Amino acid sequence: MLAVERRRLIAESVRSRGVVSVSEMAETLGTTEITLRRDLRAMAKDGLLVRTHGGAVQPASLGHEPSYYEKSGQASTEKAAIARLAFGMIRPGDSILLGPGTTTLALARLLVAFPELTVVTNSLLVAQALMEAPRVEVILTGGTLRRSIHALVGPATEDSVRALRASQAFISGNGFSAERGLSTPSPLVAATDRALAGAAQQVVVLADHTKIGQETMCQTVPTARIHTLITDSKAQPGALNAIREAGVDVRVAEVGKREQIAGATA
Amino acid sequence: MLAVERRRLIAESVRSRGVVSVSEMAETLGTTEITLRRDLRAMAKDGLLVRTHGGAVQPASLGHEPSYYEKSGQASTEKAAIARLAFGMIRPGDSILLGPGTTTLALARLLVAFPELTVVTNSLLVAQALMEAPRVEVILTGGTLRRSIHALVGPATEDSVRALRASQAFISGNGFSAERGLSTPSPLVAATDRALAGAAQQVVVLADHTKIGQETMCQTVPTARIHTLITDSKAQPGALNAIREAGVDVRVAEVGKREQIAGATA
DNA sequence: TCGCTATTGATTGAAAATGATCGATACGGT
DNA sequence: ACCGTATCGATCATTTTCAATCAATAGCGA
Repeated sequence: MLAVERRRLIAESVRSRGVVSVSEMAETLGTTEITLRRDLRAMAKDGLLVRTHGGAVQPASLGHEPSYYEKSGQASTEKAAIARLAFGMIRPGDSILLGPGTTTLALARLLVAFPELTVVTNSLLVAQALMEAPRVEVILTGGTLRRSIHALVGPATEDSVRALRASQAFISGNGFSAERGLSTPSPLVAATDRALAGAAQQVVVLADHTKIGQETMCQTVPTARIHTLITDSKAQPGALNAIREAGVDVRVAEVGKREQIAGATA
Repeated sequence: MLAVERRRLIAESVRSRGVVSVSEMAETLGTTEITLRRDLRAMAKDGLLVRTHGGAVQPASLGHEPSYYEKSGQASTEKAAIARLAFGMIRPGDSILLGPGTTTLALARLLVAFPELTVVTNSLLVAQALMEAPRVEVILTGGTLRRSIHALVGPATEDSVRALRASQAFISGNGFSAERGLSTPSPLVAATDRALAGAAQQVVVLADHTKIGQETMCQTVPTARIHTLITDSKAQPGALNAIREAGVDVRVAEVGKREQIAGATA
């Protein structure tokens, strides 16, 4: 196992669980505690985690809750623009799938006044947002709660998604490139996203410019399976063109444009 | 278990419950009272809590979390007492089912520092409360969102519950009498509650005094299927006796009694 | 092939955390 | 006010974890 690989796993573990123990990680990674301590020491110097006796914890600066709301803060105007463009693709009477993520959450918030719609989601935040939408039928997939993203993942989620069929799936991720398609750091989340994509006739990826051209550990959906990408105008044109040439319908949301929304809601 | 992890659990517990006892925490965290005392002393020095005999309380400065306790509304002290009694029935390593309702929600809030537990629920509020419980694995059933009770119901919920088996189910309802058993106004909710009860070896009903002797439209679980009823001391003795004679183990929570928590040990 | 370097594993003494015992103290019931 | 019980604090022993130094291995270039 490569050192970078190991450290990425450590970082992932810290991010998802908040704490890691030296002995436990040494066992799961199949290495010695000495090496683990060295890794932790190096990562602590870079501020990725805080060393404690027997392990390490997430630095307070990116603790659980803050990280998520912080994330929803960054590039929020772009996310809102992307959500508005996606909103224009939804028709009354549709059944759609919404994955976890701040962008899909922004889309869910636009649906409060939608006339007739069925939404399947594995995100608790999306479900919560749609609590306010009286005419939207909300179906939550089952599954194991993953705290870091406020969503349900795992085999149970995949099973319940497999039983469904929707016209469109709106999903997100941590990176999107022409070669790797949509990707995310966690294998569990990746498998779940893949199931969501598999249940829809049309797969729409919502990804702001910070994700375009990025590649993270686990591929969730290959580019060939993705019909539409909605991103914002700050995305690298090069990466965008490569994606376009791979056969994806790329749409760029202009920050500030509102007319997409006019018809259905207001 | 890491020291930091332990202290974080203590902090969570203090924050959500307002008070912790040394003996109880030592039991649930699987450590000795000496260590707990040391933790409490250190945390008291940092102002995270105030030391008392046998435990610690929340510092006045951090006062009540907004709307945490008060929000439960009517009969909230009774509900809390019922929840504490139910808490004593849960053992580390258990798998339990939690239905929707404010009383089961109160129980969920007591579980923030529980050492090892799997909770299956169809209530979004319960899932949200357990977001703070890092050592509790939360499994949400799938299903259609019913807004009025913030819970998932319907055939999908029943299917996903059927695939599971738990040691105990803690469920609630709108009425409970010896003849009709547990009942609720909605057939959909009733069917879901019935599925929950069917997946557990032991069915525990949490019902405050306002529900005892009441009968509403749809029976969820017949009396014969219910092993234990936990209610409060304001319940009508007559109705309670009838239930007891029907073979249900009736336990009455005394408002204000806190040693029931220590009863988790006994 | 040789030697260099980076990474990993082992050993050891120090430090920290935990657990146990014991005398002192506070609380609750009578 | 009294006494029994439970809790507390302090000290010591034990276990675990840590950091530093040294040895071994693999990769790399000359």
